[in-house]
Amino acid sequence: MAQEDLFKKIIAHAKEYGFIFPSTEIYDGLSAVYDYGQNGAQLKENIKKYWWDAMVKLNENIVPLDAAIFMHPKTWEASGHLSAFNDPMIDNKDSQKRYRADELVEDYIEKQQAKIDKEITKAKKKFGDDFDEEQFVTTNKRVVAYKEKIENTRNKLIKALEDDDLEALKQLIDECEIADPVSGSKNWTEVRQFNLMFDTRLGSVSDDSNKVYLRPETAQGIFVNYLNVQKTGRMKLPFGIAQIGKAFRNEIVARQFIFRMREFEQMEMQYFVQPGEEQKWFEHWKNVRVKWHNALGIDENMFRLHEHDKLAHYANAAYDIEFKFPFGFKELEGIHSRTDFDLSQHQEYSGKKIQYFDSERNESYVPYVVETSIGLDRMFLAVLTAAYHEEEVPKENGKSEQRVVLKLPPTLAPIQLAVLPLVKKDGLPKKAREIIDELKLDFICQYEEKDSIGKRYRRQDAIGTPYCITIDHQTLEDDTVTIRDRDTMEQERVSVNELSAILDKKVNMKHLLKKLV
RNA sequence: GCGGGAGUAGCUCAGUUGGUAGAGCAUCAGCCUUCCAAGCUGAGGGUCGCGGAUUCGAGUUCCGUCUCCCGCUCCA
Repeated sequence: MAQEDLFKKIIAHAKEYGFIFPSTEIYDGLSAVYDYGQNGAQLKENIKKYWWDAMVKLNENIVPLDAAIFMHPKTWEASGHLSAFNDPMIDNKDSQKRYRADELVEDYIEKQQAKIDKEITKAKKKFGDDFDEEQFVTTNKRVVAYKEKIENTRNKLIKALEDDDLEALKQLIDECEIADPVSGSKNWTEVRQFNLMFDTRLGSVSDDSNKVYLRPETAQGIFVNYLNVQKTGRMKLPFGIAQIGKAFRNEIVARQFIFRMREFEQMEMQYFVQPGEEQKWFEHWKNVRVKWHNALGIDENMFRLHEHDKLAHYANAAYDIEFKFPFGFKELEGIHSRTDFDLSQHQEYSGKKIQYFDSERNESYVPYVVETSIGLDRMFLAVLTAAYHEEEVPKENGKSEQRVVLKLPPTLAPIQLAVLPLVKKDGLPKKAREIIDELKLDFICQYEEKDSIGKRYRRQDAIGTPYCITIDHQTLEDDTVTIRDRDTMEQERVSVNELSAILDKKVNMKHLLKKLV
């Protein structure tokens, strides 16, 4: 199947079976915003639980946090999000460097000023004591031309910035023939505003002074709480803080279904370590995270590690775990060595000492941070992509037909167990109800009696239910039922008494977590 | 943001030179059969993405707009 078709089919399947709906569909939808439906919400919840338990349950030194989405605006000054994204930016197509457009113009103005100074110095030498600077700068043709140019440029710059006129800025750069300071190239892109943070106002008064942002990443919530958690939890390095939550980025182009959304959910763990040990822990977490993915049983060829050559301002090493989505290998999770950048920045901007007293070393320092950050929605898409199968099922008459089956990891499936009376008479529904009432305490169950048994199996296949329990006439005689396996479609007859124990082995998250320790 | 394609029932799609909207599957009720989607009877469900224009009359023609998909661009 062509990858493009596969992607379309997955999207259609996700909608048809209640995994993902376009947001506000009755009003025509909202670009790049999606809702998780009855099955999607549960699948997402199960992925979260797997991550949460793997972090918080399995690691005594990793503790949870749930920080608010609104944060003091200073946070974003400190993190670098405000300065980097509120300014008009321009890229040089040849050098691939990005600059602040207004700074390029400022640099140009400074250069013109330098030329004037040079003329003055020259004239001073020439005329000695007779030199009248005031007269010189108003009469010398070259200097007057420079001055005019500076004034002209400065006025245009101020006006462009005031009007938020990005085109005028670009025009100004062209007019002044500004070249890339590195490559000398004048091959520029358009000037663009990289304002990726959503803002809103706190309180009912509309006034710029109470402007707040929706967090563009959850990580800062962890950093600003580092001291609180470390002190109240009496945490010793190394330790980690784990958090799952929504983040918001006003992407210029949000596309590819739930891969890039403007509202998305992150699962992040920031691991605080002694300076100098970050490389060791970076390697450690890289391995641990790969293991987490592999434990799900998804084909290992669907994953690959990608090392960043270009590093973000805060990092000194970075790996992506990429997944083979229908549209190619793309980032699923990032493992970054963030150094002490974030905590140091918050220390500086808040004026509060954010340090750790190391009694072994007998010194105070700002801890280093190793981050693992995974997109929950991306993981959801990855799980769905890996699970989607179209299979030919042979029929008795020698022909075959197609079935669509989601081979989800049993632990993550939105419905873990379907309980189906073979027919809806002869007391089978009653017996089935008795059984499901017991099982639903431990498993996510669904009861179905409508339509033929084969049809019900297919429906359960389509939403990825790993096991179907069928109650037939024999059940009434000897208290046994059949368990049908989603992937092999084979059935096994077992006693009702053993059901809970058998299923527990198959779907309890405990057994998945065991693979990680 | 630019270019291309699409939008009619929950899904897949018909709908003729413009004349009051259809099928199959799905859903619901009832009957029948019962271990891998296919029996019978009946019912519900659509302001044809939205808005405007032309027309006696628009799913159909024209303009605008929104949304989705693909490619380019972007992605600290």
